[in-house]
Amino acid sequence: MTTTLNRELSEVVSSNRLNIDTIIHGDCLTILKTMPDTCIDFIFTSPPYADNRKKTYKGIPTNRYVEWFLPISNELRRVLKPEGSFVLNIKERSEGGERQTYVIELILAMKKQGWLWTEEYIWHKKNCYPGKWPNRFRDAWERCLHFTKKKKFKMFQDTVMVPMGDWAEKRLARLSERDKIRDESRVGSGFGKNVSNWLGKQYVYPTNVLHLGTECGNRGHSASFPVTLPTWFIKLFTEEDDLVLDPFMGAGTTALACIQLKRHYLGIEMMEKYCDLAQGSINKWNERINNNNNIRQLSF
Amino acid sequence: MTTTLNRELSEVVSSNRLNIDTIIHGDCLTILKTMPDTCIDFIFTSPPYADNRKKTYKGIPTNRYVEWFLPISNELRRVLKPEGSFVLNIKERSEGGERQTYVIELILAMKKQGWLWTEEYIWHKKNCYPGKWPNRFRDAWERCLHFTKKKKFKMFQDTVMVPMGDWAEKRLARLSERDKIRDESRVGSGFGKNVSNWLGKQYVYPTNVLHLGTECGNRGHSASFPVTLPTWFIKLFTEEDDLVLDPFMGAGTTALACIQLKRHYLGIEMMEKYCDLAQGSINKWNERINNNNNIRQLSF
DNA sequence: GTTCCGCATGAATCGATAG
DNA sequence: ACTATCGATTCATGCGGAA
Repeated sequence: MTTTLNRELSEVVSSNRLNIDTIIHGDCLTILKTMPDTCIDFIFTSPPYADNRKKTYKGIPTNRYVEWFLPISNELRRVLKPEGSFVLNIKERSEGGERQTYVIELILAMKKQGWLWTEEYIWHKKNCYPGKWPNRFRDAWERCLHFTKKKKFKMFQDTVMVPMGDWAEKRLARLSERDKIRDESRVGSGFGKNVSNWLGKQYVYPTNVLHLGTECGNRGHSASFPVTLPTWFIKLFTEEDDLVLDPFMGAGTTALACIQLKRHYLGIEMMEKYCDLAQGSINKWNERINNNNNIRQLSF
Repeated sequence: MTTTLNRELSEVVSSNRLNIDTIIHGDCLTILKTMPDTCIDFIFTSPPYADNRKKTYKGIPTNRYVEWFLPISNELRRVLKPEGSFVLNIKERSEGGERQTYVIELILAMKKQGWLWTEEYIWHKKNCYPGKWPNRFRDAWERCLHFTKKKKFKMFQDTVMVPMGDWAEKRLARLSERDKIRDESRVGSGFGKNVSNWLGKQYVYPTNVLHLGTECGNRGHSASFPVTLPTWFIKLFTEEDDLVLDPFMGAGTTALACIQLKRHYLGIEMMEKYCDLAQGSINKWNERINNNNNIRQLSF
C-alpha cells in the first residue's frame, strides 16, 4: 500500500475498534453500530432503491423506505467527522405512472434528524438505456444528494476543475446549421486554427451537473454507477489518506475509486456474492498496479 | 392569424367566458377564478421563486410559499382539460448554506391536492450564473415538474426527436484529458469527418434532460427562461390550435413560443410593465412574420 | 460580407459590515 | 445576538464595433 495512516486514524485502528481497507460482510446497521464516533471523512453510497416487486431479493417497499433508512443515516451521522460530507446517490423510479416520492420525503426526514441538505448534484447519464414509454422518455439523471453536519466542511474545489468552456460544444453553439455544412468543406484550414485557440485555456470550476456515462463494460457484474462518480466526489471532499465509507458497497466501485486515489476505504455489504466480487476487483486492480511497478523498475 | 379555433374552443370564446391570444393584466388567482372549467390544453409557467429578502419587489417568503401556491394550483387543475399537462419550471435557491425545501414540499402538497407527479425533467443551463463559494459550485440546473390529472394524457413524442448521438458530447465522453490534447494535432482529419456524419443521421427520442442556455445579453428585456424551453414542452404536449396558459407570463416567452408553433395562448401577468413588454415582443414577432410573408410573395 | 475582439449581463451566493 | 444590505467573485453568451 502506498497509503499511510495519519496519527488519528492509526490510533483507532490499532485499538481494534475499526477495520480499514476491507469489505465487511454483514448488515449495514449492525456493523455501523460497532464503529466509533467521528472516524469517517467521507461517505459515498448508492443504497438499494425502493421496489415493491416482491420477487426482488431485498427490495425495500416504497412506503417503508424512509423508516428503514433513517436509523442508518443516523448512524452515518454519528460516525462521520464534523467536517465530513455524505453523498447519497439515489433516484426514484416511476410507479403507476407517477414518480415515487420517498426520496424527497427522505430529504425532509434527514433534515429533521440533524443533517444539513447542502446541495443536490445532478448526475447526467450520457449514454443511458434507450427506451420509450407512452408517458415518459428515458430517465437520464440521478440525484447525488449532498448532506453535511455543519455549514463549514472540507471541500477541495481545485481538484475537480475542468477545461474552460466545452470547446466542441462551444464551437457548435455558435455555428448555425448552414455553417456546420459549410465548415465541412474547409476542414484543415479555418477550423483547425480555431480549435488550437481554445486549447491551453484556463481551467474553470465545474457546476453541480456532472456529465458521466454509465459504465458500459459489463464484466460479469453490473455496478450501479461508474467509478468516475465516486471518484469525482472523493477528490472533492477528501485528501489523501482520508477514510471513505460506503455502507452499501455492492460491486466495490467506491473502494476501487479510493485505491486509485490513495484514500483508505471501508465497505459494508450484506450479500456475500457481492463481497467476493468487490474483493476480486480490488485484487485485480492491485495486481495490475504491482505489475506496472515491476515493469517500471525493469525499464530503468 | 394562421391559427384557427376548433369547435370546442370556439364555443367558449364566443360565449365571452374566455379570452384567448391575449395577455390579461391582473392577479393570477383572481383571473383564474373567472375562467371556465377544463378549457386549457396545456399549462407552462415559471412562477416567482421564493425569496426572503425584503427588498425584492414581491418575493414570496420561503415558509409561506406552499400555502401561497396551493390555491393557484387548485384553479390550474380546474381549468385544465382531463388529458392536459402542467409543467412547472422552478428551482430553489440556497439559503444559510442549505437548499430550500419548499419546492419538494410543494410536490407533496400538490399530490394531496389531486395532481399526479408524472415526471421531473431537468433543464441543464449551459450558461449558468458565475460565482465561486467555499461550499458549492455554480447552480446549473432547474426543475421542470410535470403534473397531470390522469395517468393517460396527451403526449406527442415524435415531435421532439433529436439527431442520434450528439457527436461532440459522445466524443468528449470518450476522450480522456490527454486524448483531448492529442486531438489538437490531428484536427482537420477526423474532426470534419464527424461533422459530415451528423447529417443524414437517424432521429431518436430525447431523454428527460434538456440542454439549453439561458438567454442573457442585450435584447432590451430579460426573460428568465429561453423560448426553446416552453417550445419543447408545447410541441410535446399539444397540437396545433390548442390553448396554452401561462399564469405568470412575465416577459411573454411562453406566448411567443405559442405563436411560433401556431398554438393559442392566454397569459396572466400582474405587473403592467411586463404586460407591455410581452405585448411588445409579440407585436414585433408578428410584424416580422408579415414582412417575411411579403418578401416571399415578392420573390415568387 | 466575414471574422475577431471587447463588453455588458444574468432566477447566484457568501461573508463582511452596518443597524 | 440577530437581521438587512452590499461588495466580491465568476463564466457562457450575444451584441456591436473594428479590422
